[in-house]
Amino acid sequence: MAAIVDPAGSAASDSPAPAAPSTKERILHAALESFGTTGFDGTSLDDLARHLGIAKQTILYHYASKDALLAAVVDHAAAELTATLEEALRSEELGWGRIERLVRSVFRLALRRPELLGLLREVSRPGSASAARLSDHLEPLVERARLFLEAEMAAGHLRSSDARLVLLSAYSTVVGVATEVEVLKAVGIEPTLRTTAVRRRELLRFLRSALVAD
Amino acid sequence: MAAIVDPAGSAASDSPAPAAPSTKERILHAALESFGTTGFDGTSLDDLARHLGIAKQTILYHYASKDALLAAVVDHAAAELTATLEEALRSEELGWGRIERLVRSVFRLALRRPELLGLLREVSRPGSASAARLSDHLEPLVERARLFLEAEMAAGHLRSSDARLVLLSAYSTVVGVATEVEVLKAVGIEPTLRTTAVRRRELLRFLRSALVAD
DNA sequence: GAACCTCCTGACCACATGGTAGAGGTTCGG
DNA sequence: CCGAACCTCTACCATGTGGTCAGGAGGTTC
Repeated sequence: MAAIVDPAGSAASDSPAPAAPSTKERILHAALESFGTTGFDGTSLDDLARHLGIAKQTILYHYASKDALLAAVVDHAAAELTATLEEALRSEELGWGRIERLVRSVFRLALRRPELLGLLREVSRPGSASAARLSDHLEPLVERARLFLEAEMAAGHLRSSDARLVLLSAYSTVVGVATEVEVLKAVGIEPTLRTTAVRRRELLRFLRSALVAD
Repeated sequence: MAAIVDPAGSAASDSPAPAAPSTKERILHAALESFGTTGFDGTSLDDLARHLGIAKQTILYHYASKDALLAAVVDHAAAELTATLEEALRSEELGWGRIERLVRSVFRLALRRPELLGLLREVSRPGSASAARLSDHLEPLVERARLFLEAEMAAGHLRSSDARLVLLSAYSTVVGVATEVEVLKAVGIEPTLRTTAVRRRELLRFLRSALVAD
């Protein structure tokens, strides 16, 4: 529908100049942060604007509505996620090594940008309208991962099992790591690098036991 | 949507009168359902009342405020959760068998009352005020589980590892099973009994590999 | 200097929200 | 029959919400 006119700012292709982010970008990032932690319903445009030190109407100038903003946020998050995974998948490594590399990169992301995975969790709520949008973005990636796993299984590099369910378990675990900080605290653990490393090791062990033929 | 009527089929209870639930109870259950799926912020008292066919003010008569309602819902959910776990823990079985029994009962719960685990997820959002309330309720249970695991480790029945992190992983998995239906669909799987069974098997395999000395 | 553009803002609006006040209505003991 | 506690309702309110409108500041073009 209302395709946001891309304001000439598509020049941000090559030079990684640390240029001051445009207002539009600042809004996007703040919204991602807030949607990913406080939730969509829990975030008001007024709060967002106040936090950014701008007028709410400025948000609505750049994004036609709150829903449009969410859509943009989802698009951005999907792109970022895809980039992370693509990078990890670039290696031509096969078998277990590739999986391990992938898991490590996602855990790094979970640690650095927990709100990004928080957004996943938020958006994938049952009945969410943006769920479809997100999965449209991620579907090819998932498909690719699935085909890779299945090919590896067929080739005998990995043990046969339901690739999609394995992916799902890995997903749950990583998102859990990023979003269940409160639970962590409740169990009496302060989230540290170490605990994350342990959980990563656990996931790897699980994947290994599920996928690697002994 | 209908059939809020709990079958009350707790296995070993002596035929409690299936009395029509009081308005207060109906409110509590509807709120649990809605908070656990649509979220707290996403649930308005008006919607809730309309859905129940009562006036909003009736809700506010029984529960002083929306927050008070949430508190009551959290209390109720914690009680239900505790009851489920307690029942599974009643057996004097030791070692792996007990763990397996526990996992099975929780999966059963995840299948039957996904909104209950959805509420967990909702409430354990970073910064949630009710997180503390929930963990107050569940803390003794967690502690008990931890001590059990550690004792079993010390006794050599289970392999040594960080009991709390194992618990956390199990938690993530189960809550994921209950709440990530949209993700499941996005990956191209319709949630069925079978997929749940597979994921339960996976969790058990993981726990086994983490806990059982080969 | 005028016309035009992009970016941003203050003033304002319709409406949904959580919450209050008060008026019945029902039930039950005295 | 009376009152009292309990429950539910209609009517209303203050505030916060997403969103509209008109316009201003700064720059570029002719």
